[in-house]
Amino acid sequence: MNNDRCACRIVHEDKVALARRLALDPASAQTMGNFFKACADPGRLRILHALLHQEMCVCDLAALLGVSESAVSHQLRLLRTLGLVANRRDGVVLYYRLVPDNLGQLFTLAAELCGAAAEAGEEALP
Amino acid sequence: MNNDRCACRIVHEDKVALARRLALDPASAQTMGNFFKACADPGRLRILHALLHQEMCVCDLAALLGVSESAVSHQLRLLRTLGLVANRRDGVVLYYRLVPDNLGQLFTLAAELCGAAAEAGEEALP
DNA sequence: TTAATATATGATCATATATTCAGATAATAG
DNA sequence: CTATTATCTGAATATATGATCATATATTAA
Repeated sequence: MNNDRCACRIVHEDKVALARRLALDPASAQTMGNFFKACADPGRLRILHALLHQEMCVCDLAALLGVSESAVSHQLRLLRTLGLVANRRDGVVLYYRLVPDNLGQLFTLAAELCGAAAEAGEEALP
Repeated sequence: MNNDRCACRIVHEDKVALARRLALDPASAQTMGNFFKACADPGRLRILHALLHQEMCVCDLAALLGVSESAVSHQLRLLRTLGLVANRRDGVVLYYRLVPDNLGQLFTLAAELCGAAAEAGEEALP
């Protein structure tokens, strides 16, 4: 009688087996999780959303969100590390832009899914 | 000279104005953020992904992820609270299923975007 | 060169999260 | 009824995260 950690009360072995074949592997879950984590903070989400329409500098983003430039800079670093944004320098100013091209599509889907106001610009018909 | 907190160095007022009109409002950012937060944990992500294909009970999910049933139960509660999963009881067993219908589509987009292995079942052609 | 501006960075701290453990429910079997 | 199984729940703890502050860097102006 081994004291193994396998009490093994798997109710449906077939389901677990199927899931093992189809479900997300831990590595991909980690990668995708990191992406979703980037979108999980309201501030970062608003940054990404703002960059859907135009490139903006740190100053602009801080003004838009109403937070300190340092805070925005920290958020941007995270987004940069994940490859979600990139910047170009023009003199002293760094302009940030979005890197992925299907982020807008993803946000639209997510907004539908969770009942948030969809992509702005399509609402508020007078 | 007022000691106001408005140093107001908005570099591009036009951009900020445009962003204000188009960008995500704080409330929606919060709502969408909560959804993304649910997908931000690798464990929850794997749960959601597994439920794309079939309903599963707590036991099954715990076995699939290799974690305790209590941990899975806590995660499921969060997902339930957000309306992402629902359950049906069959005797002692609770079967969990996905509620939104476009989650698979969203995951596929996200996987493309961040370079993770896409929807399983479409890979590994022999 | 020095000064000023825009941004980046590191340390710190308060809060949020996830897991574990112990115990509580709910359903069924005997 | 009691025992057992599957799941839920709350408290406690450890870790992760985000904001702030002080300081560092980079670019331009003077």
